[in-house]
Amino acid sequence: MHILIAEAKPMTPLQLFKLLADETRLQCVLLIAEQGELCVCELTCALKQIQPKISRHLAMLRKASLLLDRRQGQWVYYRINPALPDWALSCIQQTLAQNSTLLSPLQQNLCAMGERPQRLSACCA
Amino acid sequence: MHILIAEAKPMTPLQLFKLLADETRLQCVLLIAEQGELCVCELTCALKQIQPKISRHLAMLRKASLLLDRRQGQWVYYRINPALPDWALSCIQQTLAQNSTLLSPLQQNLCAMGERPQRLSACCA
DNA sequence: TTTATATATGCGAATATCCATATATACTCT
DNA sequence: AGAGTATATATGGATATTCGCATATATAAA
Repeated sequence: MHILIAEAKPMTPLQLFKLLADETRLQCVLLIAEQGELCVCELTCALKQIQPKISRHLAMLRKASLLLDRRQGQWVYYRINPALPDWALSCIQQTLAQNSTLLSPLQQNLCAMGERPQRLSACCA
Repeated sequence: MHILIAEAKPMTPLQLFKLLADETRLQCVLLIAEQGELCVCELTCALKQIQPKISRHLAMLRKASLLLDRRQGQWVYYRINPALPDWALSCIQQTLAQNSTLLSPLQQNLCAMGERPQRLSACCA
């Protein structure tokens, strides 16, 4: 889905920081950066937030080309766009590397990798 | 001024990104990071913004311990707090290093270093 | 002490952002 | 086709942020 027609203009620092300046979006970005790829319902479960809220924030991150998405069956998986400028990837990676404690409570609500059940809602409390 | 009584809690990623998510504050931070130290009226001049606006944003950055201030005569100089966590300094430095073109129009409105006149308003258009 | 320059802040208005709900779309399986 | 699950978006209201203006304070020079 979401076919890339032409290369978008590179992200500006102001754009990046505005995207990361919301707790829900920041948690999504850091958790995705750490896990490599996550679908909407996994994030919904991990962050304990309602699905439209997660989806709306992911849409913002996708439209800004910070995230890429990939549909697999009924699930849509999001990942960090590896084509982001170096400084932007660096900001995300450095923040992630030195703030791991912020993610641990979220990781506990994730299914173990490679153990995703058919119905992901079974993961969530 | 602004005596530090006790060590403040380290900045969270969300706090940093919220601070950098405003164009005026971002320009102030990047320009200060590049120049080392700047006073309010230099920033007012460089950014072509009214003084209360600059002062208010600098106060936010100072209260969050992102900037330190130092009064010298009638001027108050702001600098990056070197005690910021590594990931935060890294975000600022990486962004600065790879987005120098954003600063060039602002630098042109700065007095050359070491050439500050008595009346700084003489710098400004 | 008066005047000028530099900086900080109180306040209301304008603007931007975020949220919950409802609803639409897409896919899977039977 | 119909039911169940997953994802996306539209809408209107609540909240937060930012702004300009006026003004207060501080330092310096006359």
